[in-house]
Amino acid sequence: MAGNSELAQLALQLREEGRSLGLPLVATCADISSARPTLDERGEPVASLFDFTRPAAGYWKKGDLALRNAMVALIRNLGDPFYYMDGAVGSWRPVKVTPRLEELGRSVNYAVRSAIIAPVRLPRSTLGAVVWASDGEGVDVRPLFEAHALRLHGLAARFISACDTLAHGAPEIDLCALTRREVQCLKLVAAGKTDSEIATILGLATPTVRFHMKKASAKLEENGRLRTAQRAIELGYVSTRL
Amino acid sequence: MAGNSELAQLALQLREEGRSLGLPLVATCADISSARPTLDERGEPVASLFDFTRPAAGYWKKGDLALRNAMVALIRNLGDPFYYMDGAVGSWRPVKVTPRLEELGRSVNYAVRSAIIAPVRLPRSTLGAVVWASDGEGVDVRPLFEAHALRLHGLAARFISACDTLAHGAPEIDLCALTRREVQCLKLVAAGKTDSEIATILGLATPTVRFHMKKASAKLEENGRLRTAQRAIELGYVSTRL
DNA sequence: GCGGAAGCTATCGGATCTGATAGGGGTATG
DNA sequence: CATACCCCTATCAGATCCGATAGCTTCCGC
Repeated sequence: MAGNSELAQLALQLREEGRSLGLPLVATCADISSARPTLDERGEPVASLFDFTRPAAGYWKKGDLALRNAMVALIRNLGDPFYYMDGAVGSWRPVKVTPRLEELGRSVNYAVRSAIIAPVRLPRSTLGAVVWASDGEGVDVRPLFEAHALRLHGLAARFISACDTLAHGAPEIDLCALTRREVQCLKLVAAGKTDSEIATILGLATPTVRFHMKKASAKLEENGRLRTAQRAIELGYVSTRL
Repeated sequence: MAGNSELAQLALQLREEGRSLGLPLVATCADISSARPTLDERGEPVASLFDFTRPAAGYWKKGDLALRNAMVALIRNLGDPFYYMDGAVGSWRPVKVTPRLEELGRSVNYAVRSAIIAPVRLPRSTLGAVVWASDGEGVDVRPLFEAHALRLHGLAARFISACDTLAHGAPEIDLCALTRREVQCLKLVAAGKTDSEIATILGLATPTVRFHMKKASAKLEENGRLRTAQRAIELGYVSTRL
């Protein structure tokens, strides 16, 4: 089952939380962009830390989890934890869903009827999640959500973060002091503007914009405007909204 | 001071947590890429919900918070909450810092001597944070961190998320079913590869790669390869690591 | 005053992306 | 068996980016 490593401890905690809430099926994913399972210290899938022998558990093993799934769409778009109950979705704040997605959520006969899901966003634009699901018949998760979502979210974040550190190691953190102008240019680049457009907006010549971008690329240690903009966004210098 | 809105309630909670831990100065930022202060329902800065009248509090008002700051560099790079104590930094896992940044952290004579900081990552690559700082003399935050970081992190996440929803509204969530090929192309594009490079890697013709990218752009409702790749990364289809 | 950094501008050619347009083959679902 | 969708390929011209290289002013701290 597990040793007594930190990861195993955290996994145990997740499992116990689920059991005590009547949501014994626990599924975790440290990076939904990757098909590879989350691994522990010994290189074994952390899934082995949980109970995946029950009938409904077969659902989680299907690769289909990764695509065309209403739940994953919600994970991709929501920051807060949320619950899922026979097609209905709720969170701390109202969740707006397109009719198409809602239809899909209702129509698909999931083996899982109710669940609490915690999306986890890590540095480097990594997206993970922890799902606590009921086994067989549904459970009214709304009161459970109200009472426990905050703690579950915290536990999920800590667990996924531990998995991530294990997989990728701790990065060396440096201070990259971007200039005001560099940040201005980066924001506009990230907005999809052309160098000449940016020049017009900022009242500069086009070569100047390129100059600033080159400086920014060097400081962020990236090549190409795409990578540079991406890194600036990851680090929070630039927002992608508006 | 505040009404009885949800945001005010959450802010009150943050403040009370800080007080009971001996970290009465609370600073929040819902988006570190923006200079604008976080606003509440009535369009007033949420800072008014906290106590910013103390001497040390002046520090937080300086715009310098946003640039050239060791603490912000940590917020940008860390997913877990962390503590800060006279230049020393710690978290649940070891934090690697370049000598340069460490030097900066020690040398700068912060008015704030000890603090617990919770970075918050939201959808759309938004980065926020909540800081609980001591007032005047330092506090040994290590035991406090061990005991309370998980809860503080959860509270911070919920508060910042509420601010964010308030500022930008709830997005309508849709399912965008990207194809396997489209995702493959997006991953390589996000890695900075050229269309022809991608074609070679995937064993395709260059026009085919462009075809898939165009499809992906349409599905993600973005224009240009930069925006498209960015959106795919945000939604967790693509990871930026390796 | 001098070094250093920010900020600004310019030119060049080659590599690359972009939009518009036009197909054909394969497979699943009704 | 028809429709839809994925997957693949092609061509064209124009817009855009990229690397290398060179020079300018201004402001700051030592």
